[in-house]
Amino acid sequence: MVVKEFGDIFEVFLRKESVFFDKRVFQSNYTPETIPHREEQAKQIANILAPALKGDKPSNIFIYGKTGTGKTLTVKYTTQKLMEIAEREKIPLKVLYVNCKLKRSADTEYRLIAQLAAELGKPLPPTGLPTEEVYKAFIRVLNKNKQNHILILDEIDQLVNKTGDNVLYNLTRINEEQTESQVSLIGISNDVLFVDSLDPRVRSSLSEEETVFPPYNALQIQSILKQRSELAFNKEVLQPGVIEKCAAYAARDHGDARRALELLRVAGEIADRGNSKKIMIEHIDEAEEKIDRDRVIDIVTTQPKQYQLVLYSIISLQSIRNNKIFTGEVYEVYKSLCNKTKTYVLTQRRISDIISEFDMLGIVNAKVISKGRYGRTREISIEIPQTILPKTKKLLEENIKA
DNA sequence: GTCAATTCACATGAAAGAGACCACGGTCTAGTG
DNA sequence: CTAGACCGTGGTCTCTTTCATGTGAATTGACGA
Repeated sequence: MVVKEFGDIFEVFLRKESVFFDKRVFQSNYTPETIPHREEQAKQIANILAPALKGDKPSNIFIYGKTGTGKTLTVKYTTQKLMEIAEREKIPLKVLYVNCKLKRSADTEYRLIAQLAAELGKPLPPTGLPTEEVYKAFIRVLNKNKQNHILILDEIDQLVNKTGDNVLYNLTRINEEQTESQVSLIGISNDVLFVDSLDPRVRSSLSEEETVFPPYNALQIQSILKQRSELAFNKEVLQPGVIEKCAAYAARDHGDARRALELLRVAGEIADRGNSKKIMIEHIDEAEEKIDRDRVIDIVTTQPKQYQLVLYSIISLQSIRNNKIFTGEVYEVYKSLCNKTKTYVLTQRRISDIISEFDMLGIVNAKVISKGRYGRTREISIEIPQTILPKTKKLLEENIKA
């Protein structure tokens, strides 16, 4: 019985018409043939990197711009083109790309260097060695290769925030210590103010060249969406106005093209599931809500237990009080909750940090205010949309009990 | 009424500890010739 | 004699605690008009 049903599901799925022609176009690692509205930046980067083809060391580049402005894509694209030529001409050159934000991969000094060494063909244990050893190993492979290296450090601000800037200092200094191979750095950051927080020595050597990626405006996002959707969807699938609406959503918060593409993709999936042959404007609204919902639920359920307890405290406080909540109150509720569930109680100091982490995640809004004589605290309110709140609360309840 | 001092309730920082990982080198053990 | 099991040491990483210091405006209280 069950098997038969399953068979049906697959059968139906196979026969079903989809609005998608090639879904891969929407994957985040997809590199299109051309990158609209970024010709300027691509050219600039190419010019800076070009000396590498003659065996010289290109200047270090620092790139910044908000999320979803095509930084990573453009850099990957240009370096890819560069490599094609280098390979054809047999020029020794190597491009290494590392995303510093990926947990457990490159978000500490040790792991970053280990990751780089691994990319060069020298895998290192994930922990256990002195950091100095890792540097030595890295430099050894570097020297063995005897070629120019271009090092792309994506989301570099995350790394520096966590571990300080002496990683970058060490990396920029590698060239001085050895002459067999040269290393150029490309730093990519979402945070525009990031450079200012760096040590002046690091700053001057890291940003020998700078490139800014401005946000896309609504029209540019539209043309990006059009370009992709022609490849991704079957013909005549898009109802007029859909792209415009998508673009408008994305342009509303700082021109994030990635968000716009995701919105369009999810809208397509919803249309598919509803057996609609076209993507309607309503699907966009639905998609936006689904993305919100998935994000919240994902964050909430993957959080450690202590975090869930804190969040639950905040939510239940808000449902009684309906507005401003303060750290102290959250802590009180949290403590009694811990007693009830027989959980180890953390200090208020830690809870304070946890709350501000939720703030960073966009789950709550926590603003530091001063109540004058009555002290200084965070004013907390929940940012979870009303429609999802009950479900979130229930999920938390289940998780806490377990 | 005005103004500076006080005071509250935390925020924010720094340092350090606990416990989970892990690599490495040395020692012990058992199996092999 | 040698491979593998089994320590102890020393390292990283994450999550916390402890201790210390900072802070913005309502309140207080002294002062002068």
